[in-house]
Amino acid sequence: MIVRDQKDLNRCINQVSKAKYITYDVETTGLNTRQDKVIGIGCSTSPTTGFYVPLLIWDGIKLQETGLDPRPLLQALKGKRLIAHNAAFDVDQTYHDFNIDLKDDIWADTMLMAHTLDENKYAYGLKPLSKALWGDDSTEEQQIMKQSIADNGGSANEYFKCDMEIMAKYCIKDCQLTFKLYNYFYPQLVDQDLISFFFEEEVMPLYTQVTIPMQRNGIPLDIDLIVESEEQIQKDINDLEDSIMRSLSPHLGDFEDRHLASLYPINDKGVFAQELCRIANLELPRLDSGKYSLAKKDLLKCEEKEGSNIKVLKFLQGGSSSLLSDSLIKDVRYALFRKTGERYVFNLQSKHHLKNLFFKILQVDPISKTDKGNPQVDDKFLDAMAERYDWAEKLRVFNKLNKIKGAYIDRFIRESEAGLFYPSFFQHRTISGRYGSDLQQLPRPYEEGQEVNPLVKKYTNNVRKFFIAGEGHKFIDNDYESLEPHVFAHISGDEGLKNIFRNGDDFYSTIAIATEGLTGVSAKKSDENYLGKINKPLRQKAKAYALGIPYGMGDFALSKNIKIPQNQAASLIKSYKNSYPALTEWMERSEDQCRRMGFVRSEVGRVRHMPNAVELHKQYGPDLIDGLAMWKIYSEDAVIYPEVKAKGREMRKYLNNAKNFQVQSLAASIVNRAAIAINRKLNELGIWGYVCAQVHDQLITRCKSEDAERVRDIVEDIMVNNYKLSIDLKAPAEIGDNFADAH
DNA sequence: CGGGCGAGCGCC
DNA sequence: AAAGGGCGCTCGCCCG
Repeated sequence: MIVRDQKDLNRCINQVSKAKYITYDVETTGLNTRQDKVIGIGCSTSPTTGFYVPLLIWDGIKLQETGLDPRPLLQALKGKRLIAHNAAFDVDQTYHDFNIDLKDDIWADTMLMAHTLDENKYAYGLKPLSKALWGDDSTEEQQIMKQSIADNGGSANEYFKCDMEIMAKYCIKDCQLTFKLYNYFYPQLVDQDLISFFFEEEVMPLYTQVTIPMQRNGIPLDIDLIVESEEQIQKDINDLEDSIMRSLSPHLGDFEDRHLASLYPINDKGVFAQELCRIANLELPRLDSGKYSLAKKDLLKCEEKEGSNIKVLKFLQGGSSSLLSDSLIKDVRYALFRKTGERYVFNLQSKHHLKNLFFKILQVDPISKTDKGNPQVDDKFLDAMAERYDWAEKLRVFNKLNKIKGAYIDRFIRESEAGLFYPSFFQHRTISGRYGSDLQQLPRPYEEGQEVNPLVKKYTNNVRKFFIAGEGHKFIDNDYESLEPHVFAHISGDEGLKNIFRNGDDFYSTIAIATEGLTGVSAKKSDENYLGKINKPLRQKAKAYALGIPYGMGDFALSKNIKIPQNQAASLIKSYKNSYPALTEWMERSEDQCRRMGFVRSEVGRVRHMPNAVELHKQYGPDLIDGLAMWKIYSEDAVIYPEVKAKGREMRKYLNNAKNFQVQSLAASIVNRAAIAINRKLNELGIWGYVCAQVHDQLITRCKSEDAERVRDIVEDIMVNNYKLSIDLKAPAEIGDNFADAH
């Protein structure tokens, strides 16, 4: 039903007051909760009922208030078990518009239910889900809304211009659908023993207590520093480009002419013709748009004028392009190019142009290929080219600076809102239960003494300084110390691996010593003969395989990674596995579980569903991942063989993921649960503060300056003690003013 | 002109 | 013969 007046609204308030579970959905003017407005609110107390409260209605000119006050309804929702799809959006917009926070009343998010039950990435939106589950087709619905928007003079996504009745109908439908999803998913969570994992221990508490606040609060930016960096880096990039192009120009041959020819083909209409008129100084009448009129009569009239370029005029009347001189064509093209504001025709950022340069003009042989099998120009390639060409080294720096500028400077200027950056933290975008976020790829600052170009270092090390705690505030920054190795040692059940941490030894050094049978070196950082000190490359080598091998890395990949012959890599793998027998057993157990059951669980119960693994195993047996065996059986059949190969890759992926998942997912849960506990503890103690960012094994908490030491101790204690492994975790804390200070 | 994709590179 | 896991953003470029 549509709420038409106060009496209707009172009835609805009465209805929700009696209900326990209510689905909630707001319709808004857009998707940015800071800038947009609620236009209506929908609720359902069952999959077949529901109401819509219109708040703003488009009258053809502007949004008119209906006069209905939603706040008594929102108050009635407090204390209820609210269910929503992508609830963060609905509660943030509600909070923004009405200052009533429903986040603690969110009982279930059906998007997260869907993800918990099927983490294999697909579209988790309401409509894609209902299509996948029940074949519901929403195209007609979309059509009707679009038509209504268009009828009311709106464009593409101006949903707020849709007829209120239509909006109401679909809002209620979405509420009902959300209810249906909840009823559909709940028993599945029960069946898979995921109820307490989902509702009590992790998914929903993380969502309401950590995810929603992190996204809603945003992080203060040092706008002055960002803007200053932008100006400086642009100048440095331009200088580099000038310098590179000075060296390069003599080599380019006719590349630029050919490229412009393809960009601006000869044409007697359009931009080419317009520019031609200008360059040839034709006295043609102008249209309202400022363009030259190319009407036949105007061209003919122009021919009669003294000094007119007859050849050009003939061309414009459909004559042959041979009427135009080469230099005139060139002038036109360069003039058009200059209008783009770009500095050089040869684009140093274009892979096409660079490939042309290296592989066609300079006749260099590629050293690697892309996944698609194309010759590759990447940083490694340019590094090799730097031995031959001085400009190639500059090009590497140019690339790095452009990356920093585009991804870490321009982006945060563009996306800042009133000095804040609102990061996204998605709980449904990874298989393992990590967050999917746009704030997890900030470049790590270079440390003192690391060999790197000074410009690259300068700008790289600036990026984390953009994110500031702000006046009167501090960040508490805790990184778990090698969390993944700790979790890995714990999960493998291998006492040898666990002892590394119990003894306080260095993980990679110990593994290097055990695997390679090294003598006369120590894995203790304090020792004179510490491996990391006296033979760093050997430790680095162990870094390449210590976790890679357990996750399924083969001899081929290892040999490539650390540049040793394949047979040596094979014996290294063998030796590693022999050194840690329980690890090897765990690897086999995990694969076996995957093949037999089609799923694995993390220690806290999160499920990795791989039902296809069972089918593949039934059909092809254990040899499916043995390329040689499959080749012997199927290579004769040109149709079947590629399919079998693809299935082999799929199976290998399952088997490797069965191992990696248990480690990565538990690590994620440890950090997630620490974050929940931190926010709860601070709340309980009445200390102002919250986790404002999570980067896989790192939590950044924001608090008042005067509480910094106290919060630091609380955070550290929770991170170390909140979830206990068979070995102790470490999470040393730093207090800082920005994201860079702690390192 | 917007969407999708490949390539590259940033992170754990 | 095929050969380690999980992500997100930007760019150029192609396509509809």
